Amino acid sequence: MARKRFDDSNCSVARALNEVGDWWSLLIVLHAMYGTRRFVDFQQQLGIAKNILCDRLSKLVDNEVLRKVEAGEHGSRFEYRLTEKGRDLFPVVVALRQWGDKWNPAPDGEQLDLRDRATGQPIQPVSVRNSDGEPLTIRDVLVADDLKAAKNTG
Amino acid sequence: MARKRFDDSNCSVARALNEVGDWWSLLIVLHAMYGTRRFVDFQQQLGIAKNILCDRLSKLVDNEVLRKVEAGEHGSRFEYRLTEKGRDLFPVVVALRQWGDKWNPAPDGEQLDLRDRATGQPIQPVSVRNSDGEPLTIRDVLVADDLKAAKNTG
DNA sequence: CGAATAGGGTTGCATTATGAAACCAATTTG
DNA sequence: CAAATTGGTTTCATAATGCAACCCTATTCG
Repeated sequence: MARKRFDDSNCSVARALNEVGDWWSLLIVLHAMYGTRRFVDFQQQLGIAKNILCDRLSKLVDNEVLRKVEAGEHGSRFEYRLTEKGRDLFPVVVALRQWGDKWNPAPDGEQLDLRDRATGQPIQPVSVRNSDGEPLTIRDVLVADDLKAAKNTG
Repeated sequence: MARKRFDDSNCSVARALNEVGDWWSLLIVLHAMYGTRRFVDFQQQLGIAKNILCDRLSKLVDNEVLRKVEAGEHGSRFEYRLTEKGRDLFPVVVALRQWGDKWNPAPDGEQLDLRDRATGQPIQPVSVRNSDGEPLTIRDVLVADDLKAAKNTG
């Protein structure tokens, strides 16, 4: 039957996955972050079917992750550019990429090489930090959100 | 035709999405982080079909994100627990959750409430940082990885 | 100008994944 | 022992995916 949707889930991770949680959407966002803007370039770089790319781009536009901008003088040529909401996925993409590099390194050992434009130095691993800036593991935090509350009270 | 796979992609994000990039896997990891360990609990909390849950759990075990542990005395009762690789997805999940809370807040305004167990203080937003610990936006970094190299030299 | 090409998109169709429910075997619980 | 739990497989209808083939509108090339 229908793939389950999470539009009205009370879990924000589920709602987030509803927008960028399929195979292609996050890769499209990734390539947009690398500078890709044109339909044809997305298609060639990702090796994605055109109808699926159409579908994903329009959904990303609907969800305000991308916006569609006329690029040609007379219309009929467009660019898809990240919105602030889309750019805000930067930590997600970088964290996922670092995880992939760490646990599923490429055969050739190719790693993420993101550098501070100002200093040329590599960036740090993305981590969860407390209010003092100290890195925290999952064991160092407590969850006091709706899910936990539901489990305790229900 | 077949859903496209990225096992041997030279992009680590694609390889990462191959392991946790479907609708359910990351939600399973999320609930595992909240403490869920049993098949039935995952099923009830996620509202997932049993066959799909079987499939996802075994794939996550194959990919060493979870490990399957005998919980009953005589077998036939199991727990699925996060490995170090699985726990290492913590920043990804938290970043995604914060993004969801920021841009698609729940109708009731429910937010992520993760706190430092030691101090009780809320955690910081996950961000990308340079070697000095300063937060960086996507405009502050340069990408010097394989994809960019391929675009420059190709 | 006319033809070819490129960009963006839609349509058909075969293949695959998904979800609900039924069914199963082993193990607890009462 | 009977009934319920747990973890899992099977069956089947439906939805999503990928490929190829078209379509339409510019733009470029001869």
